[in-house]
Amino acid sequence: MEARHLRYALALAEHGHFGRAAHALGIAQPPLSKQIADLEREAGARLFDRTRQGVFPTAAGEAFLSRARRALEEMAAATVDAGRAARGETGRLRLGFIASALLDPLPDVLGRFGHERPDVRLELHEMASGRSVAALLAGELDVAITLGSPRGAGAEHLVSVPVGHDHLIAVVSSAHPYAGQASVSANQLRRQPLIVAPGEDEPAVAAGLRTLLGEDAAALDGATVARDVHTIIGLAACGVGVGLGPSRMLAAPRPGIWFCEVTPRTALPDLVLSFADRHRSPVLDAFLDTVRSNCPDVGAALDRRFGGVR
Amino acid sequence: MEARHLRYALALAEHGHFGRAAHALGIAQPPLSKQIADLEREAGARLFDRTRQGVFPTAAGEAFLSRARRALEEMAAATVDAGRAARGETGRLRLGFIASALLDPLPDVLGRFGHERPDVRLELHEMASGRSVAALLAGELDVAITLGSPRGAGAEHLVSVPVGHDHLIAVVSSAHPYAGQASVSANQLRRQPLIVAPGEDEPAVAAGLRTLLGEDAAALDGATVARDVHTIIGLAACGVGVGLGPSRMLAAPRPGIWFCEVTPRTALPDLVLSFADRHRSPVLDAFLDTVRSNCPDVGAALDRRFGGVR
DNA sequence: GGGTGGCGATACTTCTCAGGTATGGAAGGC
DNA sequence: GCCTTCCATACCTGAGAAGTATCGCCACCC
Repeated sequence: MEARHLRYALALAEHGHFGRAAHALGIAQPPLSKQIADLEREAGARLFDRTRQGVFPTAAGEAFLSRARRALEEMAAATVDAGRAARGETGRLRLGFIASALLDPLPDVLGRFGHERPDVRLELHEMASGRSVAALLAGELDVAITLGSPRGAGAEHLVSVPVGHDHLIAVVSSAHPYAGQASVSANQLRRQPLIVAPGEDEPAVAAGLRTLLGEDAAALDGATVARDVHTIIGLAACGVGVGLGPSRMLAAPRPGIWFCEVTPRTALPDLVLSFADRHRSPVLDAFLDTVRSNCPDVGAALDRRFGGVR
Repeated sequence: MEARHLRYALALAEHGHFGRAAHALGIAQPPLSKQIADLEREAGARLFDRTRQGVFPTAAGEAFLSRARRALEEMAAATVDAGRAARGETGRLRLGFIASALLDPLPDVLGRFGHERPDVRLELHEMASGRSVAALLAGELDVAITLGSPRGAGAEHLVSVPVGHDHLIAVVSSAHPYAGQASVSANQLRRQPLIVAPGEDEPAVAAGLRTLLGEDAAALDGATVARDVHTIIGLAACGVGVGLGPSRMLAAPRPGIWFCEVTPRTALPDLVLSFADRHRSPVLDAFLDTVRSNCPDVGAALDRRFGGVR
C-alpha cells in the first residue's frame, strides 16, 4: 500500500463520486477506479458502497479512512518537523558549564537563546571543565563553557573560542579586617584562612593561586574547599576566611560581603566555549549565532575559524 | 512523498548502511541512494549523515523518522481496522426497542452479543414501535424490536421477523380482591380502574384491549396511563387499579403483586425484529447471527428471507 | 418501453519512474 | 601507494500508473 491509495480513498470519500474525485486529484476516472479496487483487494474488504445516489464509505471504509487521515497527517508533519529541526527551531542543546559561567555570560546568552528558540529544549549541566571536555568528545554534550582551553587526548577535535577574560579577586565578610580595602596583597592572603575551589576540579585556578602565593603552599593545603562560587561567597560572608575566585563573582553582589582586587593581579584562564566539530547540529549553530551576536569578538573568532561559512 | 520513502528511511536508519539496508529491503543499493536523495530534496533537509563509521540520522532525520514510524503504523492499522470492521468485530449497533422487550428477548440476546462482540458499541434506545420504524427508515437505527410488523409508508423497505408471541395479562396488588385468582374475565376488568400503556404509543395493544372490553370503551378512557411496563406494575402494586400488559411482564416478578391470565385470552401483536435491507452492515449481520442462534425459528425465518446467503 | 444520459468498470495503450547493472570517486587501512 | 569499502552517478529496463476508448448498468423521461 502506498500513500497514493490513502489520498485517493480520502478524495473519493470527500467527493462521493469517482469522476469528480479523479478530477480533483488531477487524474482520469479509470485509474482512480483501479487504484480503489486494488486498495479494496489489499484491505480484504469493500471500502465504498457504489450506489446510484453516490459513493459512500462502508463501515470498513470509515475505519480505514480515519486511520488514513492520521497517516497522511503524520507524513505531512514529518517534512515540517524535519524542516524545523534542520533550521534549529526544535531539538535540544546540552550545555556543560562551570558554575561561575552562571554569573557572567550565561544569563545573557541563555535568555536571548531561549527567547529566539522557544522550542529548543535546553539541558544545562554544571560540571567541571575536565568533565565537560570528556562529555563533548563522547557526544554527551553539544557545547561547553570551560575555564581554559581544552587540553589532552581528543582536544584537537574540539573548536574553542574565548568568551571572557578573568582574574582572581577576593571576597570577605563586611566584618573582616580587610573589608573596605580596595585590594589585598599576596602577603595578606598568606596570613588568612582561605576558601577556594577544589584543585582537581579546576587545575588552572589552582595553578594561578600557587603562582600568586609562591612557595607557601601550606596556606592552600589548609584552605576550605567549595565547588560553587556561591558557596565560596557564602562561606566568606560567614567569616570562615578569605574567599578567592574569579572576578565574575562581582556579578553576584549581596549585603554583608566585600570584594577586593588581589595584587599582584593574577590572570585566570579565559572562559572558553568549545564544541566538537564533528557533532555540529542546526541547534548548535543557532546557539553559536546567539553567542556571536552577543559578543562581537567571539563572532570574529568563530568567523576566522570557519571562514564565515556555516 | 510515498510510503516507500518512509520504509526506506527507516530501514536505512536501522541498518546504518546503504548496502545492508537495501539488501534488507530486497533492492539494490543505487535505487536506495536515489530514493533517499529524493526524499531529502523533498524534505528540504539532509536527513542522514554519511560518515566513514556508518550512516546516522541528523537532528532533522530523527524528527522525520519518528513521524514516519507513526505514519506507517497508522497505515498498517488502517487495513487491520478495516478488516475488523468488515467482519463486524468493531463498530456500533443502534437498537431501538419497546420497553417490554427488556423483559424477555433482550437480556439474553444482548448478553450473548456483548460477549461475542466486546468491541462493538451498543447504542440502546427505548422507544415506541412507530418511532423505531421511522428511525430505521431514516438510517438512525440499525435494528429495532417493535410490537407488530411495521406498517405504513416505507415499511416495504424493512425486513421483519417475529421474535416472540405474546398475550394480555393482568397484574394487581396482593391486597387486591382479584389476587389469588388464576384469571380475570373481561367483565371483572370492566368494573375496575385500569392501568394501560398509552394508546398512541402502542396502537396494537389498544386495539386488543378494545376488542377484549367490547363496547365499553369508557373503562379505557378513564384508565391510568403509563408508558413503561415497570410503571404499570408499580402502580398496580400501589393499588391504583388493575394493570394490563404483555405476558412478558411475568419476567419481572416482585413481592406484593399478583399476575392473572385474562379470559378470553387476548393475543397481542408479535414482538418483531426489523431492519432496513439497504442499510445492512457487518455488525448488523453479526447481531442477526446472534439472534438466529438464540431462537431457531427466527433463524429459519431469516434464512427463508435470504436463502441462507448473507 | 425504447431512448438517453450518467456513472463506474473494463480493455488496451502510453509513458513515467522505480529498480537493475556498471562504474566513478572519495576516504581509510595496510 | 595500492587496495578495500561505501556511497553517488549514469544509463538501461520493465512494472505499473495514468490515459483513451468503450462497455454495461441503471434510473429517468418523454
